[in-house]
Amino acid sequence: MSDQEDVEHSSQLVEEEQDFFLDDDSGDFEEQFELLQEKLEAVAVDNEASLRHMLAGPSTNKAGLGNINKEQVNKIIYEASKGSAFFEHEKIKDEAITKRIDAILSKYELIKNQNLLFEQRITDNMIRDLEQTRDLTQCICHVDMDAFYASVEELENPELKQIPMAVGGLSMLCTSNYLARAFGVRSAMPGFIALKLCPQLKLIPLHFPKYIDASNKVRAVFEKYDPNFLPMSLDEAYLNLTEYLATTDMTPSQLVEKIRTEIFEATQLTASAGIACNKTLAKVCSDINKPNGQYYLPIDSKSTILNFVKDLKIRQIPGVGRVTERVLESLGVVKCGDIYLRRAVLYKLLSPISFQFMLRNYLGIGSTSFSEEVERKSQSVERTFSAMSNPTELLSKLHELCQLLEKDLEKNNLMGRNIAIKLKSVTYEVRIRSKTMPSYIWTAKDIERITKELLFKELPVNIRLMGIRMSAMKQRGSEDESVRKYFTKLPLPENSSATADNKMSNRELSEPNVTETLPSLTCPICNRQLVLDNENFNKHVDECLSKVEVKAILKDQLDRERLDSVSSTSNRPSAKRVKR
DNA sequence: GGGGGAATATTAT
DNA sequence: TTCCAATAATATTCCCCC
Repeated sequence: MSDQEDVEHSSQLVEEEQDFFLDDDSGDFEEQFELLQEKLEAVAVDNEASLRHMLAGPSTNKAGLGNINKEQVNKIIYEASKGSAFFEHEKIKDEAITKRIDAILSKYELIKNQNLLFEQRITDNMIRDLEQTRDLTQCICHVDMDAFYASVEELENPELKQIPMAVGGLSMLCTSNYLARAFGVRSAMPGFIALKLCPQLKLIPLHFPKYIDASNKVRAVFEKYDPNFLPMSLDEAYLNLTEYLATTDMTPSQLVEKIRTEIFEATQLTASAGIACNKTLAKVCSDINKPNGQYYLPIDSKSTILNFVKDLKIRQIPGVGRVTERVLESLGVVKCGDIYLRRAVLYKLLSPISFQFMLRNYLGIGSTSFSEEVERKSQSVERTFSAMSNPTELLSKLHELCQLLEKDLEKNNLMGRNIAIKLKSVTYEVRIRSKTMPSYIWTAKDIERITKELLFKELPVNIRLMGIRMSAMKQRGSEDESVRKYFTKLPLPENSSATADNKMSNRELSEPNVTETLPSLTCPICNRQLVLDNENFNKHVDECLSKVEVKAILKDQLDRERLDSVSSTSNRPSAKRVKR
């Protein structure tokens, strides 16, 4: 297509677009307002319902898989969960969200009768600017394998096709076959709940090597049509078909049919796909005709796109989850078209980033970029286990995790300056404590030293999960640089005459945990004030910790001898209370 | 007040 | 009878310090 044509084409589109806006905006203000009020009232809250909705799990609405007894299913889930620690925590979270919404609504009360023409003008300008970024030249396809892990299992074991089956364990399912879905059994559902919904459900453990094999075959097909395809997980990828389409007579739909056929021939597995002008819309489209189907949203017609998006439920949009759905619903926004009607209010009540995001969704504008090779920003390990509060056990769990993380970092040749520990209490409250160091670390020993410190500050705890995470990372190789940095910034212990210059540069660098003169530090374990350089301070803490460990072991033995009394570390003043 | 780091929340697979 | 994951990214909120 020539540039000339391009220009004409787009100016035509601008007109179309304005018509669309006018059309939508033509009703008089009062009338619109009435309508919205009604909508808001219709949305009036039912706390039970929202909680049940939460419990039903994230995938309830996303993939509308027939409406088997949704009520019945939700009720069974509710009954199975009632009274558990998990349930109680869900209630607390749900209340927190309700509070957050109430806060937004009371802000809304203050502005709802105001004349918002000014903010309307601002938002209209934003819309105009966003329009400039609309790209209708790309043909993006999102391919999603149907019930991937389950289907791979069925290949090896065809009897599984005849019975409801799910892949995963008692604690969590990864996916289920379509027979199981008819019972309401879905991914991200704990297995024991699934068994309540479908007692004859067959549970299959995960076999990653098989899924990776299958995934590689699928990817080999993708490669033929877009060598830069963007894999999102084993069973999902984006392809930019623009270039390939330019070499053939095929329509986008025909090409994608062909791709799905080739996937089937290569793996005996079915896939669903969506084709649109950007990644967001392509993903939305791939949900429309699954399983084993595809949907094409014409990529070069702005008005078709605007019409498509207008009636799309906001929840269908990737990035809008259960919480955002509730927040927006309380403001009368259910479909993407509502975003435009409520734009002035949303502008006042949402953060700039969320507001911008919602405008893009209303316009059907999304990213088409396939920039791979974004370097990893963090790496973590975490494990769930049965309730644990004994410091000795906690330390051995921590040790284990540090070993694992060290291995993973090694694999990726990474080191980092920020380390965090995550604790999930038996009541499901999550605490994360982190520390940034002046130098990069990577060995299990160093990681353990820091995380021990962080852990001890939190004692006593009674937890069901522990995790550690490294961030502020960098490729190893560049060690020399970090080491030099470390030494130039750390004042030499014996050298009390740090020059004025040094002080200046230290301040300019303003690195955390580096001070100009020897600092007076408080040992997190014994609470004593110490005047030591970093290295000696760390040494002290290490020793102090091992003393605490010994104490803990002794105390533990004592406790055991006495009776099974539970918490063993209540005499230490708990360092910091966490505010919620 | 505002910059910046730490803690927390949300989302996705 | 019990029983709700692991990993990563990003946004938002909280809080401390100049």
